[in-house]
Amino acid sequence: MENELFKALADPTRRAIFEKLANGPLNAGAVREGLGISQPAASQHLAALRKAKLVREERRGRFVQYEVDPDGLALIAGWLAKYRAYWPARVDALKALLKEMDQ
Amino acid sequence: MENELFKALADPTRRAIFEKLANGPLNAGAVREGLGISQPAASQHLAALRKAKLVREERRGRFVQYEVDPDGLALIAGWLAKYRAYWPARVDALKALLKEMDQ
DNA sequence: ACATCAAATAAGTCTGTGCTTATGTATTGA
DNA sequence: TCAATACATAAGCACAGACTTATTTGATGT
Repeated sequence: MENELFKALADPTRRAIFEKLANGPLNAGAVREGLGISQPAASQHLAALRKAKLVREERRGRFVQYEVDPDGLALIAGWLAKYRAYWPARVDALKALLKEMDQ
Repeated sequence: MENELFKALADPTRRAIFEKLANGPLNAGAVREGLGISQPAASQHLAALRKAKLVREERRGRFVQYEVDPDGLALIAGWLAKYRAYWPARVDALKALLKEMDQ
């Protein structure tokens, strides 16, 4: 489960798909655009992301809309939290990042 | 770089090694214990974790001590922060934590 | 210098996985 | 009902990567 999550993120194409979906929901076909892969390849990547709870699907007639599933992100946040003892060294960098994101 | 990070975490044995090191520094030999893998396998995993900035090494005579490198964790935190729109409650918790650390 | 020990690297094998083309499954509208 | 569209699944191929044994590198102590 945690394994599916990290395995899903290990592939750069899947991370690219995830980032696209983070900007808003897309149909499976739209996800594929600009990635230079076949339709089945995109479908397989989406299946892997679904298994990892990083995205979820929603039928819209003939189309299938995909969107970010917060569950996967929460799992990563949970994993990361286990090691927060090691964060202090990087607190400043993190703060800068969060501040930057506020704008 | 971000790729090395997620690829490193995609392997369960490497995550196990990382968790062991999160409890405190260990020599390469000690890392291997209980994992049921050969010495070279452990060495290769440690090399992958090093490349991902998840661990760092320190020569101690004939031994090499490994410990968690906060850089890798910070990279994950940074990646995760990009998607904070999908987990508002948790980012607030992180911000609170950072604020708390200021004192 | 040499034997010993810790760890890294080399080389080869075998499994996993990301891709492709071909085909199947839903859903829509004529 | 039938053709067209959107996506998923099947099957096979080629490469990546996790393991092994064998060897090399580096450090210590006699």
